[in-house]
Amino acid sequence: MTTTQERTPEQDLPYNVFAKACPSRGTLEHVTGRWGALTLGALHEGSLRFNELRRRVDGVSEKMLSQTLHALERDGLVHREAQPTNPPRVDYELTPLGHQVAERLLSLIHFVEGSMDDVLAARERYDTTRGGR
Amino acid sequence: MTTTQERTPEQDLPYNVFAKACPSRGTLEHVTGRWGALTLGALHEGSLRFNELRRRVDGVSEKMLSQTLHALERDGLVHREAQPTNPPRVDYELTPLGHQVAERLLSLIHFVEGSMDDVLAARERYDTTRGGR
DNA sequence: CTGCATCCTCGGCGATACTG
DNA sequence: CAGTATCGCCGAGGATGCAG
Repeated sequence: MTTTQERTPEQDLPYNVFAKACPSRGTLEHVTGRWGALTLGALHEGSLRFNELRRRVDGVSEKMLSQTLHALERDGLVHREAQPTNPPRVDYELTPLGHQVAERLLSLIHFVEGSMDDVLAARERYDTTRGGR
Repeated sequence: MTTTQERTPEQDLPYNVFAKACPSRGTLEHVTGRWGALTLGALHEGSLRFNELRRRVDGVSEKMLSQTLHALERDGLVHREAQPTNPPRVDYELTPLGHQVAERLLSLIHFVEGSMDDVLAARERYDTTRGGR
């Protein structure tokens, strides 16, 4: 198959997210996914416990957070530290790799936040031009 | 409203993705979404036509690409240029804002691609440790 | 408090067909 | 080629309940 030999100017790497079957696409989705991005972002400040995290990531359900954390832990981006105390206490923190990912993610997040005025203006223009349809 | 006054250490901005109702969260999802990220990434190299784009973003359906492009255009990240020729020709290209977003996105994408060996190793370890369950 | 498992719904998304 | 409209599936994801 020449599928990985398409027309990707900047690629010498064995992994390519633009290829459907590449495993990197799955990881990218864990990272950029709805809850993945926010979870990594929240954890970048320091380790947090499950429910602390749940508060920080406003709107996430228990199930989704749990699921997200598992995926990130499996990918080696998050470290889970369970302490056998009572009541149980579990801390989640980024691995070094996770921190590097989170940095890039936060750069994007902050940029988007800082651009919202432009985005909102663009939307208005778009909606108005098209007659609100 | 005091909703934006929670406990966000690094925030002085009016927008905060960690807040459920903040419009920035929607935009972030357009940008980091499954097809949004790849579309912006592909467009960063230069303008592309609809079906060219479809080829570059391997696996995207016509409908999803169309939908994705509309969302990004509405947010002011992509510019659509239709030429009334026959056969019809439509070019998509990033706006300046779109380029800035794409840069950050690509930084993340490339990092993830470059880390896949580590990620895959971590997965193996995770799966093995847990007895493949 | 930290986690699973189960149920159920809603909408993302692909396939197909049609228009300009 | 560049889209839009419609249908239908399947899986993401929320609500609830139970265990350690």
